[in-house]
Amino acid sequence: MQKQQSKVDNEYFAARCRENGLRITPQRMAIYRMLAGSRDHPSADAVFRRIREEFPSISYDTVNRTLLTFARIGLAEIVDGPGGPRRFDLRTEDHHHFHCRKCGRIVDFQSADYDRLQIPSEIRDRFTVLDKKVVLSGLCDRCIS
Amino acid sequence: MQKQQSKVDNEYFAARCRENGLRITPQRMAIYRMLAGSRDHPSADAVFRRIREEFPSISYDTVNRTLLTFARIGLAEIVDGPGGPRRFDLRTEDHHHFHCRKCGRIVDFQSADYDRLQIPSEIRDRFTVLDKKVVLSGLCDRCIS
DNA sequence: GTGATTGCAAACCTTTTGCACGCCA
DNA sequence: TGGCGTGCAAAAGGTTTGCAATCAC
Repeated sequence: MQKQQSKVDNEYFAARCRENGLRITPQRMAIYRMLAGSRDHPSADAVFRRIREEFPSISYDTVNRTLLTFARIGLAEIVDGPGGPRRFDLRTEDHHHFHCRKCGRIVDFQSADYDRLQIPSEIRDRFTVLDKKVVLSGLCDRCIS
Repeated sequence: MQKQQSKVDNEYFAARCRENGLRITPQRMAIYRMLAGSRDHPSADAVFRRIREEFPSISYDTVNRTLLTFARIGLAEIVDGPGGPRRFDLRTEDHHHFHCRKCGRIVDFQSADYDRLQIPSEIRDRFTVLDKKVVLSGLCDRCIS
């Protein structure tokens, strides 16, 4: 019984695959649905272990390679974190992160103020900026001892 | 010939060690100085390779463990990035990051506007926020093809 | 002196690669 | 049918751990 979020959008998924010349396979669909139903920025391994319950023949590789492919075509994003395993998220509307230094949990939040931030011209003139995110870090409620 | 930044501050280093019950060893001093002289958020391996030129007997472990120790006592910080090797930086005044998605380069910049950002109450009430950073990502000048 | 720190080596975990088979378009 | 995608297995890369010897205090 998967907790599904309303984010799942098979049309959108299929369109993105087609426009990038990617075939629509059962593995890719399962991985997309699993990501859409996860709120916790899972690693490739976490996605693999969850998917295997409903798709036992899938391999870790396929999961990992598919997640990288999704990131490459902009369907998913690689979440910034303090090293360690790469973690993934579905690319969605603007959101920001709070990151717990102790347990590694990442919590999303929205902020209209943060969304309105301008890019400094020093950066805008030199680089192509594709994303803007505020990252707060500290200790989460579970970790304050 | 090391390019040293003015950040090196042996007094500060020694004080931080002492107040945390850490001994001041030649290895730790060399690692601190190397970090202070690096502008590029090096990984443990990068610090190790650079230090070995002037301190050939040092081991990778010592470098890695020392960097983690520095991060724990707040002398250095672990830089957020898209997975892969952990990267370190000296903890300094407020600064923000631009991160190149292609080559992984991380460029620091300052912004008074960004420094003035408030923490949303939704987060401030639940968590202990220790740091706040704006992370821009995209393509750097060298990678725009 | 003595307990923290180091260096070494092995273990561990995650990611990447090469290849043959199978399946989607 | 053709070629992309998958699964498997091995390699590579980075981090962590246990332990004996060493060094800072």
